[in-house]
Amino acid sequence: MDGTPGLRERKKQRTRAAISDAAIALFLEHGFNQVSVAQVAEAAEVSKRTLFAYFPTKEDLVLHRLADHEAEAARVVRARPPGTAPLAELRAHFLRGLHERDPITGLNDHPHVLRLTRMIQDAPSLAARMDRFKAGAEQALARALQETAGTPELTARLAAVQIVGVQWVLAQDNAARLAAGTPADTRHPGAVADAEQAFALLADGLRDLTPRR
Amino acid sequence: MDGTPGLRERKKQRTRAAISDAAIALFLEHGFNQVSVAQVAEAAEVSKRTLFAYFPTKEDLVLHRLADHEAEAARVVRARPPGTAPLAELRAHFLRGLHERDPITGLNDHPHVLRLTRMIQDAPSLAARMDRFKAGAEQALARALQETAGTPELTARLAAVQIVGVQWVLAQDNAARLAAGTPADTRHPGAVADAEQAFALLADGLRDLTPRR
DNA sequence: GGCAAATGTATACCAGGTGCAGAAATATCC
DNA sequence: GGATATTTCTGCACCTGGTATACATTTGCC
Repeated sequence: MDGTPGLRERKKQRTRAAISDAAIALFLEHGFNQVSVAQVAEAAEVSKRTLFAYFPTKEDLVLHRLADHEAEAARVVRARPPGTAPLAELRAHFLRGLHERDPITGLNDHPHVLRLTRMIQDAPSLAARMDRFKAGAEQALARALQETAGTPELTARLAAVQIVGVQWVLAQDNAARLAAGTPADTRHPGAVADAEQAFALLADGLRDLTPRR
Repeated sequence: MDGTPGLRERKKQRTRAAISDAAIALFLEHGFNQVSVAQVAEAAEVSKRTLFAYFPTKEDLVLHRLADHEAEAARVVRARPPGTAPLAELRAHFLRGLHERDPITGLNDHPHVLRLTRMIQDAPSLAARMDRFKAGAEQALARALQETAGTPELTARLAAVQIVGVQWVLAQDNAARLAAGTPADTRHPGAVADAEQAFALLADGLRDLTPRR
């Protein structure tokens, strides 16, 4: 009801940010597995117990921002203008993400993002959590397709797993190329072309997957 | 060089089986999270240290058999007769799996399998490991497509993620129905119909995903 | 200022997993 | 068959992520 969030709430946000910042700084410097949560708590000047009150697991210290985007594809589908096709809308959204260098497309080459991406790939527990995040995105998208496009449940789930999987592969491919040194601006045209090919593949099918034509 | 595996090797296999059997029995009885690895080690009459020499993690006590099937789709693609389409071969293999009630298709209603499936779904760490297993299957299939069908790398990865994802959804759906009490024999025709629809969707594409036709 | 609720802390604890040094079993060589 | 080298197993101490409990502190509010 009031515009001011209140002192208590502001302090919580600051503590949360302090913990997360301290964690990411330490992880980037020494590696995710080399830093214990106790060290993070100490650096953030907070008890271990309090740290776990803000973040349920060590992995969440890094990935809590990502988790906010879990339902992004579902949101795009729900927010589309009536009459438009979900797949076309998702395609447009992904291309927009590429243009804006949205980290989720893998096309952001800020050093910070680059190092974070590498860290996630190198730590198995972080990669595993990313997989769970992906599974959540699939489920959310499936429900959105079901509820807004009247797609039958099985079809919706099949479509969702294909769409999310394809976006994932595109993002991973972009991230790998940037990690290898290609600047985002250089990669952008190729990323767009790949995305368009991928979405065309989604729409038109794998056919019989025979390369010679 | 010799056909006999040697006493040492035989004993290792027996120990390994004893540990895994004890673990699964205890887990099925009391739940995965309710049983500690120390208890498993004690039941198998082995030290905790030895247990971890055979299985790298607690989850592997349950899932090591599944992990053997990680490269199954890739194997099918590699073993296909020359000239045949990978997707058609995978479709045939999946339908064969349904007919044979292969647990990997979700269509096996042996009580043991049913309880194991439920246990995996209920324990987050087991579900997470299944996701990693799925990711491994995608990677293996992508390489098989690349190497045997000459598919370009990106296309191969896109196709692989779609194919494995679709098989996963089909299996999960079957497993859920069996868990709800439907006998496998009753479910079989529906499972076949769903699989055929799903593979048709893969081959023909999602189009624009509009339900009205 | 004072009180109730929320938040933070210290401590002890549990479980998964590893390193290490030595005991026991197995294979190998004579 | 016996001595020896190698592998495997074991017990132990230890680290880390995560939780329970019980108590202290801070904040919101009147």
